[in-house]
Amino acid sequence: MARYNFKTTETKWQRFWEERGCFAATEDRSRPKYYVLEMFPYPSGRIHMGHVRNYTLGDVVARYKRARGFNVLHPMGWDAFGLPAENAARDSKVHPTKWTYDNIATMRTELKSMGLSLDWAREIATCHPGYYRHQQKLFLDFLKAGLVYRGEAFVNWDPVDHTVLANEQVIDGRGWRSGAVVEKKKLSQWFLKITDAADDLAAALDTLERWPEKVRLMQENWIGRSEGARVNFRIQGRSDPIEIFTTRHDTLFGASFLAIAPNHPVALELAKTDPKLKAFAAECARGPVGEAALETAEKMGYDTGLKAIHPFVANKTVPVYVANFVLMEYGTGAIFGCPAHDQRDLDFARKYTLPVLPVILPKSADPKTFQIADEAYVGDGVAYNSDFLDGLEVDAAKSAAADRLERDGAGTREIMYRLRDWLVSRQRYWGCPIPVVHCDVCGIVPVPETDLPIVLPDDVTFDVPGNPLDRHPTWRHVACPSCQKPARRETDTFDTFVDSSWYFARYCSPRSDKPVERDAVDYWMPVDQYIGGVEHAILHLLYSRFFTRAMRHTGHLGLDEPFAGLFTQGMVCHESYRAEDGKWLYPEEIERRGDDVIQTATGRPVAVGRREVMSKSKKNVVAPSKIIGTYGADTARLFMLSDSPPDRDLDWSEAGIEGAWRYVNRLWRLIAEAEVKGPPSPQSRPASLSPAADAALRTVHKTIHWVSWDLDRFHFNKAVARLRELTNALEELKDDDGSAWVKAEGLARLVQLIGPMMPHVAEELWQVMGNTTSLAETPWPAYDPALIDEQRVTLAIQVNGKLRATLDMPVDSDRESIETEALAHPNIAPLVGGKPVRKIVVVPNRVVNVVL
RNA sequence: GCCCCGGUGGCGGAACUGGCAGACGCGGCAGACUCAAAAUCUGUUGGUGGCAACAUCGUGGGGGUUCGAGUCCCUCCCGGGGCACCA
Repeated sequence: MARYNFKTTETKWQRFWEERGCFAATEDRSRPKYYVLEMFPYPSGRIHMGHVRNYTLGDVVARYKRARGFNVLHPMGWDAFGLPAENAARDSKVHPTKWTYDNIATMRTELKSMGLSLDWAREIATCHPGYYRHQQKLFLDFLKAGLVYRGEAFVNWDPVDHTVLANEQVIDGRGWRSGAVVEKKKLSQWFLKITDAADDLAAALDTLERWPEKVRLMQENWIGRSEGARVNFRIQGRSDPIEIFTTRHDTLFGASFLAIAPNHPVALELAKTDPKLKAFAAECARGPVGEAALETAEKMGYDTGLKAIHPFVANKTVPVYVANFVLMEYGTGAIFGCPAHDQRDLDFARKYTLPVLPVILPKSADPKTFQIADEAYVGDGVAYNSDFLDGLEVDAAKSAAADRLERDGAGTREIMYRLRDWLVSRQRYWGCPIPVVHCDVCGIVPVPETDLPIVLPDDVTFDVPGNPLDRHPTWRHVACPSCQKPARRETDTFDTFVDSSWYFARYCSPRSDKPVERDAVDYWMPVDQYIGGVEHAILHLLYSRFFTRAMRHTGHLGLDEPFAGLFTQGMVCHESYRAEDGKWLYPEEIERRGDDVIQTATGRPVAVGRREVMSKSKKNVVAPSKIIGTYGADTARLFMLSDSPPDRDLDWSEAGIEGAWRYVNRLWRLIAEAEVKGPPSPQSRPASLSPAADAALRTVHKTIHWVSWDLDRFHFNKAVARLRELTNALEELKDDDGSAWVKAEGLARLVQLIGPMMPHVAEELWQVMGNTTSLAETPWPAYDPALIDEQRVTLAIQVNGKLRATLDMPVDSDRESIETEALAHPNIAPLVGGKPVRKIVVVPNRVVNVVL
């Protein structure tokens, strides 16, 4: 038997699986279904190690569940719209369509070389009209259902990418892709009403039991639900009140000012006749941009001269300021300031010498002496200085204050969200066209469904910035569907996050002439296990949860939550290297000489940076195609699963991949070169087994049990460790009673258990062992519960809590014999001597502690 | 500043509900095979002391609960992530 040839073997089985259609999924109501999905890739050109990790994890789950009898759906596709295609078109004169489909072709080949158990017949690409026409249909349905609106608002404008961005796509005041400082522009844009679902999106997080706590928390923070009250402050000399939002209506008696946003309607009105205010507002608008500036930005205010009348105290008034720290976008754009119990208000009050009246008394404080110095008191306590609220705890005081406001018609209870509506229009070419027409007579007219899809024109150029659709000579000119007069097509396209908000549903019936077939989605959805990076914790996952609700609302789906289980994998890291001139070097450009690291080309020393996420800019990347070409897919997959728990970052190392490679070959030698056949028939099992063979057989069954346990819990690194232990145990078996039978049995089970991780070599070994069915179609092995239970255990014997000896005893030995044996142990007896034993703690099958 | 999650040998990491810390792998050391190397195999590998059996220290620091703490409680330090004029 020759050495293992991964190249021919991997190709052989990939072809076998494909020709047999092993992974083609069909609805089969006689079996439980299991939908495994990994986040689909953006076709950037080549797959990277992050993809290899992501898809390996998903494939292990898919193959394991399939072996366990589930009807598995495991599809793949392409998140194919997006700006990089346009940048490539501009820079290299390749059309986005060609660029994208070429990349898809390359990446599909690379993915196929990994041996993933995918149903490729369901492949979709979001840039294909066969996909996006249905997205246009969904949009029209949403429009009809009132889930979409066109609104004018201050939006985030990215001056580099020449498009607007959603709030979620602005990080620290910069565009998430371009890194450019975003500008606030007032534009007319398309929005999806995600805020209508805010309450439900927040509340339903509790039902997502198989989601990481961290992700649920991030979403909760992002939605930012806060319970409070709207309060109207009447203004002396004006008919209209100023409405504020607060969560601390219990501290209303401590109010010492009102503050409104510089672009609050009242501020804008006053600014018309007050040049100083106008100048102040202009300064605020320019304001500090960027993270650091915001942090230290001083609280600034401008006294409007208006006096607001306290809602509870008719003869009390407070000044109204315009303040730079009040945001028009949140709440009502106006607040009341209670300096004693809010740090920001306190800073402001100190600056403008406004009164600071404490109205909440900490539990142990004395009302006569309690004072506010430099720090506001934001904790719990009891209301005082507060008339009818006096003596009430914070929560009770809030409730009482809200009751009074509602009774007096001065305010209402209100729940506010940080979440804003989802801005979905983008001024870009390479996206799904928004199917509406602008008519001077009829206004905004939806495109009739019979006209779908609205297809992107091919003849576009990218030599000037901006949206090519806007300057296309003919595409945008169209007759109004309603009045037939000349009108203009919408030239904005959808945010690509719209594309990825329903692809998981499309996979259920990928070629349907409707967006989804109810039969198919009702069978397959929800996704049982979704796997991807944490970086999508908010954007993609929140949008998808909303979209699913919207699709239910419009009758396309019958459920609210698309992903029943979510797993977020860690990233793949590597050291980075820098030459003396500061330029980054690829790992293959360096070599190690003893403890030194040098640049191969120059022989000069290299600065080794810390391990961080692989990125092209730092060149600390390893190409999957190279690794698969050198070691094969199984080795790459095994390495991805070994050592690091999948939710943590993984350090890529040459030594690690070598270790995985050695294991593949070791398995091969152990089975193929030794010509072991198996599994042997149960009838051929020898009547007597040597103690070693018996122990090994027990290890086999325990391993089946624990590997299954680990795979169910995503503990892949532990499963690998257990399989290596089994390998060691079987390898050590000598030629005594029954060991040949146990070895054949054990190795066959080992091959089955490792199948989901290293499917090619496992299939090959399974065949070499004489099996005629493929492993992909073989059920998961079962263990014999009788062989799982230990018969003897090693007890730890402690004296005063310190380990002094161990004791081998039958399982469930009685307390008395354990105590007797322990005290008689040669290591223990001298330590106890004649001293009186205070007590003996016996934990069954674990430990004996002799306390002196 | 607030909210999460981490901190265990030279390294990645094990340790189910408090019960033999360091499974498994990487790396190291010694040896076998070899003209030699690679590959492979065998042994060994937390620190300190000892020829040894063994002793002793040891899970970021300090304190506590317990017969017994990597695990529970308090407190501090360090690393990573999220949020941040959100009223």
